[in-house]
Parts: sequence; structure tokens; C-alpha cells
Amino acid sequence: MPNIELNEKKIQILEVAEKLFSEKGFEGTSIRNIAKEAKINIAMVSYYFGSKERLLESLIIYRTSDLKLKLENLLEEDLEPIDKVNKLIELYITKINCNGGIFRIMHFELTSKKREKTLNHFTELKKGNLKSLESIIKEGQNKGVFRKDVIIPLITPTILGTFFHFHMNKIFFENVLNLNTETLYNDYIKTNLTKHIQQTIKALLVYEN
Amino acid sequence: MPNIELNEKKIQILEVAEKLFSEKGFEGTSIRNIAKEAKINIAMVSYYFGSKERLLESLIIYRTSDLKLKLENLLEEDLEPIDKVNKLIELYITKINCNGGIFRIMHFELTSKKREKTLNHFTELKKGNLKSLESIIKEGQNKGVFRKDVIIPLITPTILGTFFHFHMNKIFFENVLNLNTETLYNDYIKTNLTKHIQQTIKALLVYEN
DNA sequence: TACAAAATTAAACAAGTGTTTAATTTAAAC
DNA sequence: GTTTAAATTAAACACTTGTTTAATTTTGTA
Repeated sequence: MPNIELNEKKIQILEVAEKLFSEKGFEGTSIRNIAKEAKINIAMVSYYFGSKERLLESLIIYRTSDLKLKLENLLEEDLEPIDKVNKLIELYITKINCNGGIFRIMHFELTSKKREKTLNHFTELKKGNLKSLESIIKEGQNKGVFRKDVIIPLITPTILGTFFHFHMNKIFFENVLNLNTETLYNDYIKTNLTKHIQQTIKALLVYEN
Repeated sequence: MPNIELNEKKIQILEVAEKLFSEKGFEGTSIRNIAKEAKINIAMVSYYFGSKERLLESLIIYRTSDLKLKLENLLEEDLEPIDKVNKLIELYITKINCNGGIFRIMHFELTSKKREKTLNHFTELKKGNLKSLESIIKEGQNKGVFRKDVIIPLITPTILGTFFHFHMNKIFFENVLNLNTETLYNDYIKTNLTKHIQQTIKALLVYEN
């Protein structure tokens, strides 16, 4: 196995792997599939990454490394709490939407009992994200603009879950909402779905029963 | 291949398959895994269901057949729209939660490009569910208790997505929320998570901006 | 008891899996 | 130009995959 850093070739392999994993799942994608699509020899995956499992690990780190940073920057900005929440939602969606399909893989494959060890990096990421969200919400609660009886850890499932569920039922929603082209579908996410989630979270945070 | 109806043995196989599929994914589970766990010969799966793919199909039909009925019954009940929505949420969660892990499989595996053909039954189910939800919401809108600018098809992603996302990150939330036993975890879903979703949807539906 | 259908089995099938090997080519350094 | 390390390759490795076969056992019926 060569140097641990990512070179051009490794990135090329990662991106092909991401595409195939997101289309056919981790188990459903063979190294030969990846090699063929990336036009490399099947031995190169083991040569560069060590194993298929470690390829997945590299992919996750490759894709998630800058999200943490962006979230932390958001905390420092001079914005009202509700605007921070809206920006956080937007950040999540654009980030996830721009990155091939890795988040779909994470959402899925990383929860299976088989892959508990690969989970570590992902768990740390999630804990960090939750902390960022927590500080925003608490700021809003202290300012008296957010209600205090919301369960903060359950807000992320609502944000991400809504998005993922929409994404996972792509074919269904393309059909129901008449999103015939890829552009229409992506625009719908960028505008309507994002707005729906923001509207939902805002209502949850400020609505007095 | 014998009779198409389900006998005791077929159900036993279905339930083992459900367990393993939900733990390790469809591709990650072999017929030999299923056969061993169900204590049957590996040929029996092909004998009873024809193929692994058709086994999955049978499993989905087996698990979803009564959900449609229960939803339609809910429509007929004499309840306020918001109570119907709350009951619908509760129905979804208990139904999904009681059924091993098939919904997790559906959520995932049925969205991959590989399995488009198996999708049909599932798509019909989703369309029916959406219609039921739509009629409840519109009733509320006509009565003037629900706002009229919500995008109805996006409500299901928020309900189910929140639940699934929580479920998929089980290990993470067990950790964060100190749900050390299986009972604690299930109770949390039954009470707090359900309430969170109901609270969220209610806020979305009645909150005036 | 005898017969036929259904259920069950072990074995084999061909194809695909991730990984390793050892040989060869390419690139870089001296 | 020679030497050394890295990159790339085809072939083989042992193993698992879903499915089928053909033989055997079990079950139900007349």
C-alpha cells in the first residue's frame, strides 16, 4: 500500500465508488464494477486502499471533512438564531445534494451491524453537528425567541430525515410532483423542499401551543 | 414451486429473512444465512418463493397488506382533523416499529436502481397513503383549522423521515439519550419521538407565520 | 397397504466475490 | 544510462453466491 494521502488516481476511484455505492449499495457493488467504470485494474483498489472496507472509510472521510468546518463558521456569524437555523438547513441540503451519493450510503450502510467499526468517524461527526445545533437553539432560547420544550437531538432527524426520505423516494416524487427532468427535481429540492423544512423547523421552534 | 399462499413454513422463512435483511441488507444477506437461521435447507427458499428477489417481494406484500386498510378505517372515524393526523402518525410509527425491519429495507433497498421492478406494489401503497393524508388535510383546511400553504406531499417525508432517521442512527441516539436497554429505546419512540413528530406536524399545519 | 403429491435433502452447478501473487511496465533519482 | 521505487497488470487464490438437480423422505388420500 502506497502513501496514505489522496492523489488524483485515488480520488478518481473514490468518485466512481461513490456513484456505484449510492446506486447499488455497498454490498451490491463489486470491486470489478468499480475497476471497470474507473478504467483501472481490479488490484488497484486493494493496492491503494487496502480493502473494500477501507475504501468506504476513505470515501466517508473524504466527503465529510469540510462539513464540520462550515458548521463551526456558521456559529460565529452575526445572525439571528432563526436565520442561523435556516442557514444550517440550507447548508446541510446543499452539502448533501452536491456530494454524489455518499450521504445516502452513510445513512444506510453505516447503520448495519456489520459495519460498526467504520462508524467511529461518522459518530464523531454527528456529535459535533449536534453540539453546533444545540448552541444555536440555546442561544435562541436565551433570547426568548425559541420555545424551551423542544427536544434538540430530535431536530436533526426531522431536518435530515425529511430530506433523505424525499431523496430515497425520488422516483415516486418525480411522478407525483411532475418533476420530469433532473433540473426540475434539483430545483424543487433547492426551493420547495428546503423551504418546507425551514418552515417546519421554524414552526416547531417558535409556535406556542 | 408450490401454492402461492402463505403457509406456516413460508411465514417462518419470511420472518427470518426480514430480520436478516434489516440487519445486513438484502445484498448482504445470503440464502444460506437465512436457511441456517430458519433451520431449513437452502433449496427451500427457491422451492417456496422461486428466487431471492421474489422472497423480498413476498415479504413486502406480507407486511404492508394491512396498513392500507387501517388508514382507510381512520378516515371514517369521527375525529377532528388534527386528531386524525395525530392518529395517523401514531399508526405509522407503531406499525413500522412492530414489524421487524421490513420498512427499513423498503426505505433503502427499494430505491436502488437495481430493484425498480419490485417497486410496483410499494409505489401503489405510497400513492394510497398520500391520498388518505391529503383528504385529512383538506378536511382541516376546509374547516379553517389548517393553513393552506403547506405542500401536502412533503408532510409524509417529514413524518416518516424523522422516524427512519432516528431508527437508522439507533446506536448514536442510544448513546446521546442514554437509552441503555431495548425497552428504554422502544419506550422513547412510543412517547417522546411520537410526540415530537406530532408536535412538529401540528406546528407546521396550524402555525401562522 | 398402496399410490401420488408434496416436502426435504445433499450435492453439484456456474458465476461472482475480495484479495494476493509475481511479473512487467513506468517514473524518478542519481 | 543505470538503479531503485512506484504503478500497473493478468492470473490465480480460496471462498461465497443464487439456483438447480435428482434422489429421498414425509404426508395425505383412496
